[in-house]
Amino acid sequence: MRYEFEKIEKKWQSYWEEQDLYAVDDSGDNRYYTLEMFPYPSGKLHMGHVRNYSIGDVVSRFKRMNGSDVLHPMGWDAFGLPAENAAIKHKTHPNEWTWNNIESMREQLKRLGISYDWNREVASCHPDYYKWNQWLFLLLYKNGLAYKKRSQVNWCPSCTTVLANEQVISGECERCGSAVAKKDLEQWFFKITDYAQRLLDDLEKLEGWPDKVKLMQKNWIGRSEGASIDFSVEGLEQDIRVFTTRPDTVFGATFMCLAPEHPMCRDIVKGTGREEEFDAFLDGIKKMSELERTSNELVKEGVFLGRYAINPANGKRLPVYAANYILYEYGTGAIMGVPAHDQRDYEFATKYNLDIIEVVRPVAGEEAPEGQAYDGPGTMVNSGIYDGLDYTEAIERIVTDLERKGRGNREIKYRLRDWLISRQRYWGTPIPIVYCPDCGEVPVPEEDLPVILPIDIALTGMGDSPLAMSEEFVNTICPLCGKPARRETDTMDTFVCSSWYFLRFTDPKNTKAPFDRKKADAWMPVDQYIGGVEHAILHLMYARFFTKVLSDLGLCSCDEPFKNLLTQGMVLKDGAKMSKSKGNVVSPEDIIEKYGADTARLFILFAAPPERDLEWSDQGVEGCYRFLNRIWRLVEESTHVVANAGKIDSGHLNEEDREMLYVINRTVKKVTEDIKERFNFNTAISAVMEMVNALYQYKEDPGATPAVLKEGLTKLIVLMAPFAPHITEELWEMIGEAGSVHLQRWPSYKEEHLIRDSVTVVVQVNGKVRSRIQVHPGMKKEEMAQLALEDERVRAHTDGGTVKKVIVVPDKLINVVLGG
RNA sequence: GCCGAAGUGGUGGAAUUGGCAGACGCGCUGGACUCAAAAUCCAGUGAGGCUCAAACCUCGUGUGGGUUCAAGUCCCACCUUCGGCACCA
Repeated sequence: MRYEFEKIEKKWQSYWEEQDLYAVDDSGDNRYYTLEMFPYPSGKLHMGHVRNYSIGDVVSRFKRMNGSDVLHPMGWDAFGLPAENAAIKHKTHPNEWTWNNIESMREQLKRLGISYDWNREVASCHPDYYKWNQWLFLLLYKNGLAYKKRSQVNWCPSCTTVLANEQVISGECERCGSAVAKKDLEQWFFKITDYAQRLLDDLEKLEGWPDKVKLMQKNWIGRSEGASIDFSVEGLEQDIRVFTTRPDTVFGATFMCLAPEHPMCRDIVKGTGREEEFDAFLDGIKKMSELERTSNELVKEGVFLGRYAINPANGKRLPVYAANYILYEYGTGAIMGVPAHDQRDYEFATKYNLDIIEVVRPVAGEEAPEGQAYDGPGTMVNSGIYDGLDYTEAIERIVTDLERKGRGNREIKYRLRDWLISRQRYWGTPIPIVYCPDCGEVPVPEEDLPVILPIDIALTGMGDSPLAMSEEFVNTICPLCGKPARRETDTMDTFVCSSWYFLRFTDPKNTKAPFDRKKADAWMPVDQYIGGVEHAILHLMYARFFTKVLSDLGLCSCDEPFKNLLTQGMVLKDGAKMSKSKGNVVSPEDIIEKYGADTARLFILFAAPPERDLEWSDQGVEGCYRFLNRIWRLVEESTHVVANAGKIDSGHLNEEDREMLYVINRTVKKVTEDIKERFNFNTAISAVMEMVNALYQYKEDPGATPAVLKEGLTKLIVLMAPFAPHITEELWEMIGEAGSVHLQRWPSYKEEHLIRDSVTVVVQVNGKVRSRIQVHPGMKKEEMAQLALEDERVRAHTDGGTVKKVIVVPDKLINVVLGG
């Protein structure tokens, strides 16, 4: 009988669905929550999805077989820009396009045989879901964590529309090619910066996260300790406040710089006759991207604003500039220029002929190279009463003195910025705010939620936010006074949807609340979260922030959402990420069609460890298909032998039996450890391949015992079940076992079968392998050394030299070191 | 530019704690079966040297240095490729 994967996969998928095999309720006491990042429904599953879900499925099935009640849900991150683009391009509607995609992707997932509890499916574009997005927005709003402020967006003057960063291609609009400008808009923000310190501190709790992800998050938060210092400006009421991590260098300040966008620039330049020059400079700045602005290659440029500030430390007059290398978003958007001790300031000062005054003297030999600023430790000079102090001491004293004078204070700044959540887009969650001419900004009352996203909207990609054009949507009445009012027409960033979906999965059908606290507490935190490393910062940071807010407000107990995190690598073809434009896409559908889901899953797990990028290989897929066929034949050819096999009689085992049992037990151990401790599915599968090779040999051996063969085959099928769930069900039935293989207990191994009579020890002379000897395990070091020195091959290399020492690693290696 | 990774045969990768580099798979070569092919099975396969052959020897984990009895693994410098950079998700 041939391995007919089409029939087998269909058969067992129906069986699982009839039995509702992967449904889980909340009553178990051994709960385990596996979660893969829910996909954007782009239309078709790609290999990255297959990889993500295959990894999650192995973990889920493995945990289930080890006795856990596994929650393994799936849903759709269904709002976003591609739906609008598709709607414009194909004259369809985002709603229709998205739901069609969900429909077909769900079918594809089912054909992959992933063990989801489909009863818990959610889609973020459904009012049942986004209602709670709005509810949570209001919760944050009421708690002072959502606010509006002006912020810049990319603006295409020809399409008169806001552009996403992605739609800006080297400074031009992707649709019409016009130069993209910056435009100020009132935008909604979430106050993630309130949580900066906790997001930083709690990284330490996340023992199950990769260090690299924690490090990236830490750098993203970017905590720096320092001081704010106020500089007064001649002829102006208002002070310039700067932030510096090096207040010890305040005596070395020779100029000041503000970000050109800083509102004070205009006040300072006013009446100095330099307004035009400044305006021209600001225009130029607005055309630059942030990447260009922060580049070290950036030529430091600025304009003098015509006034002088006073250094509060020594009373010196400092010229005030607007400069391109100062970012309005970071710190206070203004700096004191200390060219001797900051490279960027040094370059600026050199260009504009400003003084360079050394105030921190390094120890001899540590000086900066010619033409560079010195930013290391040292002793204070040219700093009045602070001369001679170590710079750390100077930081303390200078800040204390500034505080006393009311000219500054200690401060901690973060690079992390508040989360801009409003989008001038259609396909997203409407922000539930109403603007009333009398009452102002009014939140939509809870009982009026959801604010439904209207479906009858035409998209053009031009002009204002599409919602602003719908009179029916915009015009409403004020919830407070009942007079005519207008709705907020911005929608929410889709990251809002993905910042709490893992909580919704614990209680997906709740109509009274986003989720029930008891249910959330039962399942959270997610035990194993799996997704692409490209989400290492934004999504994971936002999800952590949301969970902390919800925890603080008493909606759930956990304040970190993901206990363990696995970041998977990308799927490449010919060394590049699969993409339509490169024409190197391999469709999962085609592979399933040709070889079956089990082969597709097996290959993607076998080809590379999950954290690494994976190179797609059609021939590698063939290899995995061959391997499944090999297992199929092995079991099929053995059914008659196994049918009458009794129990293993441990008193009557021959050498072949003992060797076979050793391989079986070694494999069980290896596969268990590779899945549980390292997620190294590739080596787990290799180990099973070796076992299959051994079983083939054993089967042909005249000394083979049916009971041992049966032991090998049942272990083989059960070990393969998480990787290839369909074929293993069929084989399980074929060898006469009852019930689903996925309900079997994960096998254990017996130590007694792992004990060997002798082990091979490598003997090196001066670090080069010269011989091998057989020893009993656990032999004493001295005895091993003696054996090695007596070895003929070793003596051929030691003759004529004197043995300096012998290094012995028990049961493994001996290194004879010759002197001379 | 900044932050974070990765680099091992013809190829995907293995080597888990500093201890035999190349497990397992693919490809390739030779053979068996076959009228023939496919499928399957068996054997070989890092490079070079020596040899009828075996044995044996040398080199070898991006590059250059270093630490160590011993380095793919640790340290320093560099090169290349990839991911993220806040409105793609």
